Formats: sequence, structure tokens, C-alpha cells
Amino acid sequence: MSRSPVAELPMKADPAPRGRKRERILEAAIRVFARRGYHGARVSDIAAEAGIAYGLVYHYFKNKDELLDTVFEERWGAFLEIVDRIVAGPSPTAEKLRAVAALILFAYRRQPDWVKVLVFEIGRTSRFSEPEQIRTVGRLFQAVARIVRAGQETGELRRDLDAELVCLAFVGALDSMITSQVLGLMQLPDSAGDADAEAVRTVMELFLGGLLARGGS
Amino acid sequence: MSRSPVAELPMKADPAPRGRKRERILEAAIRVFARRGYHGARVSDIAAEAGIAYGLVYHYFKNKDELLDTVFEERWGAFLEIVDRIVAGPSPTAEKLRAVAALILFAYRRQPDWVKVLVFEIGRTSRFSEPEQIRTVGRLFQAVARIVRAGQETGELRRDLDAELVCLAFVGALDSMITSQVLGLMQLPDSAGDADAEAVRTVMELFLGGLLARGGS
Amino acid sequence: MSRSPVAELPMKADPAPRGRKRERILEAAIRVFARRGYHGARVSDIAAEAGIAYGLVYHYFKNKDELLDTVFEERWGAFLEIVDRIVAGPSPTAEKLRAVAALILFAYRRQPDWVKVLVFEIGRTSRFSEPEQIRTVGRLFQAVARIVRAGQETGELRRDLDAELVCLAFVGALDSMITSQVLGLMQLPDSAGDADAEAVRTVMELFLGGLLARGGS
Amino acid sequence: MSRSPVAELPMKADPAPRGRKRERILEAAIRVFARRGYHGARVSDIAAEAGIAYGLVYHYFKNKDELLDTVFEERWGAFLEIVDRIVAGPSPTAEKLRAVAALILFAYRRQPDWVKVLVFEIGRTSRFSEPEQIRTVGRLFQAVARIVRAGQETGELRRDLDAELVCLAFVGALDSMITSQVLGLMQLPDSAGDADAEAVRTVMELFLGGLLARGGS
DNA sequence: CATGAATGAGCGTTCATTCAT
DNA sequence: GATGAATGAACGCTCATTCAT
Repeated sequence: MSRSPVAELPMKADPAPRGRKRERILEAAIRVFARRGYHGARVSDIAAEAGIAYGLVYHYFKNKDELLDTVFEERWGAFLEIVDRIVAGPSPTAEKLRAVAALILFAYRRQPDWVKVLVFEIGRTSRFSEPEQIRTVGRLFQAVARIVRAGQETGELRRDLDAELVCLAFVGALDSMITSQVLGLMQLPDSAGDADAEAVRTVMELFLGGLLARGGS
Repeated sequence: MSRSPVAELPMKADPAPRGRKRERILEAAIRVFARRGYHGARVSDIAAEAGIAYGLVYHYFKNKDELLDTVFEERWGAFLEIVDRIVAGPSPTAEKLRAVAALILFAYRRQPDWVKVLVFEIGRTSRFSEPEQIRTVGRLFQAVARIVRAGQETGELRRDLDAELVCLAFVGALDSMITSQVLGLMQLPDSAGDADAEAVRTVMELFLGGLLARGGS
Repeated sequence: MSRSPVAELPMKADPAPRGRKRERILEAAIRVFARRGYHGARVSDIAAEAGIAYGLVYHYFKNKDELLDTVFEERWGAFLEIVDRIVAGPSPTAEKLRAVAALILFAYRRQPDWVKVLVFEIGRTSRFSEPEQIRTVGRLFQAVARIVRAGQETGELRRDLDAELVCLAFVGALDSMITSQVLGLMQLPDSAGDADAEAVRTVMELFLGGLLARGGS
Repeated sequence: MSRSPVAELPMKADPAPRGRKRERILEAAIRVFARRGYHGARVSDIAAEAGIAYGLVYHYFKNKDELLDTVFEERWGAFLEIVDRIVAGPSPTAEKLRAVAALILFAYRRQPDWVKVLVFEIGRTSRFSEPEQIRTVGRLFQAVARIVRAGQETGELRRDLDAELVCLAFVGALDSMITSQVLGLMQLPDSAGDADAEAVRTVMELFLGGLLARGGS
């Protein structure tokens, strides 16, 4: 059996060594954005966090905006590659959806700062409204939509629901859960064990089987 | 048959008349926040939009922050009252959930600026993380959770899923759809007719019956 | 006998009283620009010199550039009005030219800071190259050119020289002398008495009668 | 008959070959200063224009200031040598003055960038006020003054005018004309032919013979 | 000689907030 | 209540200069 795709999402790696200043700046930016938000983050904070001189940030990046854009594009790109691999894989539709759900819901544990930035600063600022960013985020929806459409074609999934709307609901549900995690609100019954796993189970049961009680019981 | 709860959400009303300066400032604030975001909105912009001197804003509100908070609390409170009435009503569980979904999904049409502010500036800034705001938003989840729990008790809904998680998924799905509307991305098959209604139908089918194709039917 | 036009150029007036902040800022700007040059002048220097708060400068002027432009336009306009009155007056051509020469050469005594700014920051920065500023300065040449052309028509002045070139030479000569004054280089034989008057006499003798020794003497 | 001194002013020469980095930097500096002004010119712009790494500029020059100073001294020195040769030559006074006028007025054609820098960045910044630069520029005045004084002694020129003031006027007139050229304002009647030659003729007629119409002719 | 990464002081500008009228 | 002049802390950005390689 192959490794779970979740495992491909790298853990917070060792900090970039001296000499790879550009990486250090990006990593510092994520930490500071996570801590104070984009607007609250001063460029000088980021430089201090990265342990480099103020002006060097402007050697590597045009301005503060480009820092956030770059963080977004590079990390999001890496994330999408994993999603694409899930989509292209051989698993049945339900398994693919479960893998995506797990990938997203486990992400916070692995890269909490990056997920915070994603949740609070990217999906949610008006600056996000710019077409390019929308398109980039849209690629996640496209990937999930491909899973759903394939499932509809094979007959695994019902065909009377619009795939795009289903995707919106699915990703929205996951987003909501991850936001709840970030805010520290997720108080799960099973918190002793594994809250994330419970969340994955719930979302899959819900989306696959629905809420309604089945006659048999 | 009683009026749909959706109809209780007021349409963009006539602007407050001269003399009711406080109302005019709040309405102006919503428009400016919607247009430029909270950070991009200058107090002077809001005053200009309201047609008053900008020092006057500080007569009615302690500071810019309080403007956003007040907007949030007053409008959100009105919204919650409708939700609470749905919760307390006599309809079956499925109908209550449908009513909530419709209320949320139709809101953008009725109060686009307010919904934009809600979507971009409130659920999503790090400032939102403050406990009080979380609690306020949490009231929506509590209301929906009460519907779900009641349904589980009556046997209408299955009991093996945690009500809180179900709520998160449900509200998240709706949030995702409304965001998609705000961004102008919702391209529905049925766009000639009523995209919102189609969204409501999909989300209800999905959450009640699930995605899986049913063998027999 | 009427007052000399030179006398119309106001002496450094009393500083603008409190309350006329805009004027105070402009006057302070001239002093600071004269002392440190446009680039060397910090906005905070100007505010301090004017005795007002930093940000107030931006209440009255869009930015530092607009300060220099405003200084230039307002003062230069006042100067041109005097020149225009000389042009329109009844004096013979030679007297008009002498009046202009005196106006310019005496200006430094009356408004040394303003003349310094004019000499170093306006006629001479590349930013001056912008069409609008050129046109404004050009109005001085136009005024002098009108005197010359009128003199050529009445037969007072020779007609074989292009009026525009004559103007350039005339104004250039005066500019050179005033610059020399500003730099503190003018070491005149008559320095005990009135160097400026001697400069006026020389420039008029030169331009009217030429350098060549006349046979008769 | 000897070559005109004007011809000694070298045309824009071939760019310095690779390897003569110092020369290339100076030439690049002149071009960039001409294009953007001293303050607008970044050291990196100059290095890019010269095709070298910008750290190298600091091998050859102490700092940006020294670049301008060096440009000024070297080129100005070459220019002064020509002037000195005119002064020392055997021509009559009037011819010497005409030669100086021609040298200056034709310079823009031969070295437009250098003349732009001279006009806008050297005679005219407050930094120019430093004694050393004043002295250097003063050497031009001294040279012209020697011509004038010699003419007064031989009786060619009238003696009732102060030689220094005459020089100021003469050089100022030429400066004004050349500035007008640089700004693209010189609109001469004879523009089809040779505007510069017409300027030389006018300035000489003016300074030698004066503006006044002569009765007899 | 040559490179360009690294440094950091310095400055223009914004804008929320206060307050005299 | 109403106005908008006045205040000043805060921060992004530039760019001359240094220095390790």
C-alpha cells in the first residue's frame, strides 16, 4: 500500500540555512503574517524575524505585497500538486474525496502558520478579489470538480446535482472546519483521540450518505 | 401559509433621512467598507459618503473600530432574530434547515454591500479572532446546532454524527456559495432562471441525501 | 514723479500671523529651500520653521512638490505683474529696459531667500524642464520681448537683431549678475556705495551702446 | 588661416572600449545625469549604462558626488584649455570674444549630454555653491575678463565699464542662449539655416555695438 | 579587478484622532 | 450638535555605501 497523500504535505521544515536568505524571508513572512495579520505585520518585523537587514527584503521582493503573493503562489502550488496527484490516482471516487478532505483537515497540524495566513489573509481580504488570485484558488475547485464529475460518469455519484455547486459545498465545509480549528473552537467529543480524523469521518459520511436517518434503523 | 422567513430580511431600505445622522453614518460605512475594505476605508470617506463632516463620526462612535463592530452587531443581531424564529418554529427539521439555507443564500441579493462586508471584513480578518466576535458569530452555529440536535432527537436525522461538526459543514458550505456569489463566480446551469434557488436545492439534497448514487431507484 | 516700479516689489514682509497657516508654511518653505535646497529640505524642517505640526503641511498641500510649485507660481505671478506694468507704461524703451534690469537686480536685496530659491531650485533643476514651468518663466521673456519689439517699431532700437535673441541675452546677463550676487561673488569697485546701481548702469550701457570704443573720444 | 577653435571641442567620441572601465563609467554618468538629473540618477543606473557591476563604481570613485565632480573637472578643464588658447592667441579683441561665444554656443551640438549636465546640474545646484566649484567656474570668467581688460588697454573697448561686470553679462547671455537650446525653445527666424551662427552674430553685434539705433545710418 | 548581496539611515506620506470654535 | 483645522505616530520604501567572495 502506498503512502497516504497527506504525508506528502511537508511538516514545518528546518528553517532555511544562512545563505538562503530568500527562503528565510518567506518563512519569516509567514510566521509574522500568521501572528499579526498582513496589515499588522511591519516589514521590519519580518526582517527581524528572518534575522536579516531591513533593506534586504527589497532586494528579493518588490514590496510587501509581493511577499504575500509569493508566499501564496509557491505554497499553494505545492499544495495543488498533491491534490492533482490524488485526482489522477486510481482510487475510487469516495476515496479521492476522503483523501482531499484529510489533506486539508490535517494541514493545520503540519503547517499551522501557513494555514492561518491562508485562512485569514488570502481567502478573505478584498485584495484577494483580484482575478489572478481567484483563478489560482479556483484550481482547487477545478481539481475537486474533476473528481466529482468522474464519479458521476462512472455512476458512483448521483448525477442530478451540479458538480460545481457540490464542490463549493465540499470545500466550504472543509474551510469552515479548518477555520474553526485555527480559532481554537473545535471542541470535539473525541478530543482525547484524534479530532481531525473525526472531522474527516463526519464530513465524508455527511457528503456521501446525507443527514437523513435511513429507514432501517 | 405563512410568509417565508427570507422575506423578513429587509431589502436595502431608503437611506436614513437627514437628522438621523447615526444611521446615515452606519449605512455609509457599510457601503464604503464594501467598496474598499475596512483598511482601505478612510473615516473621511465614510463621512463624505454620509454627507457629514468627519469630526462628527467621533460624536457617535468612539473610533473606526467601533463603527465596524456596531455595524456588525446591529445587522447581525437582526439576522439572528430571523434565524431564531426559524429555529423556534413548528416546521420539520428539513424545512428549518432549508429555510436557513435560503435565508443565507438570498441575503446577497437583498443586501449586497452588507454581505460583502460580512464575507470579507468580518469572518476573515485577524481582528475577528477576538473572543467577543467569535461568540457573536457562534450564535449562528448554536442556532443551527439546535435544529440539528432536535432533529436527531426526533429521529429525523441520524445520530452518529456530531451536531457541531455537521453545523460547521453546513454553514461552511453556505458561506462558500455566498462568497462565490460575491466574487461573481457562480456560473450556474440554471442561470437564466434562479441561481440562488438552485443553490438551495443542491445544498439541501446534498446534506440530506448525500452524494452517493442509490442503487435501487 | 511716480514711484519707481522697483519699490513695488515688497520687502520681506512681517511673517504671516497665526491663523494664516498656509502663508506661514509657504514662507517657511522659501526659507528652508533657500537654506538647504529643495532636495535637502525635509518637510519636517519646513513644518518646524513654520511652527506647525508635521501633518498640517499635507492639509494645505498635496505633497512637497506642490509646495515648490505653489511658491513659484504665486511669487512669480506677483513679480510678473510688476513687469507687465513696466511694459505697459509710457516710458521710452530705454527706460523700460532699465526698469526691468533694476527690478531684477534689486530683487535679491528685498527678498534674498526667494531669489535664492528662484536661482537655484527653479530655473535650474531638471524638474523645471516641465512644459508648464517653462511657459511660466517664458512669460518674462515675452514681456521683455514686447519692450524690444516696440522699440524696434518706434525706431529707438535697431531692427537687424532678432528680438527673442536679444531678450535671451538681456535676461541671461541679469540672471548671471544676480547669481553672482547670491553666491557672494560680486566684488564691485564701488562696493562701498551701491553695487546694484553700478550693475544696472553697466548692463544698460552695454546693451544700449555696446562695448566698442567710439571713435570721437 | 588656423583651424577654428570651435573645432577643437571634440565631438562625442567613440565609447571607451572595454577595459577602460573608468572612462566608461564617466561617460555613462554623463548620459544618465543628462537624462534623469543628478538626484534622479541612481548609481546602479550609471553602472548599468556602463555595462558593469555597480560595486565597481566604488573602485574608481569615492562616491556618487565624486563622480559628478570628476566629470565636471575633467571636461571643464578640457574646455578651459581651449578658452585659454583663444585668450593667448593673436586675434583682435572682438575676434577673441566671438570665438568664445561660438565655442560655447556650438558646444551643445557637439556634446549635448555634457552640456545638459553643465546647465542643469552644475551651475545650478546649491551644491555648486561650494568654494572649489565656484573657483573652477570662475576660471572661465577670468579668461574672458583678461580678453576684455586687454581690449580696454589697447583702446579697442571702452574703459568706463567694469570688466568683471561685462564678463558676467557676456557669459550670462551665452548661458541663457544655450539653456534655451537645451530646453528646445530656440525658435529662430533662420532656423532653416544655422541657428547657432545667428545666435553668435546677434550676441556679438549686441555686445560690441549695442542696441540703440545709430542716427546716421 | 569584479560582483552583487547585504546594510540601514533617512524621508515622504497617510490617516485616525483630538479639539477649538 | 457640527465643523474641519491641527496633531503626530507609524510605516513603506529608496538607495548610497560597504564588504565578503
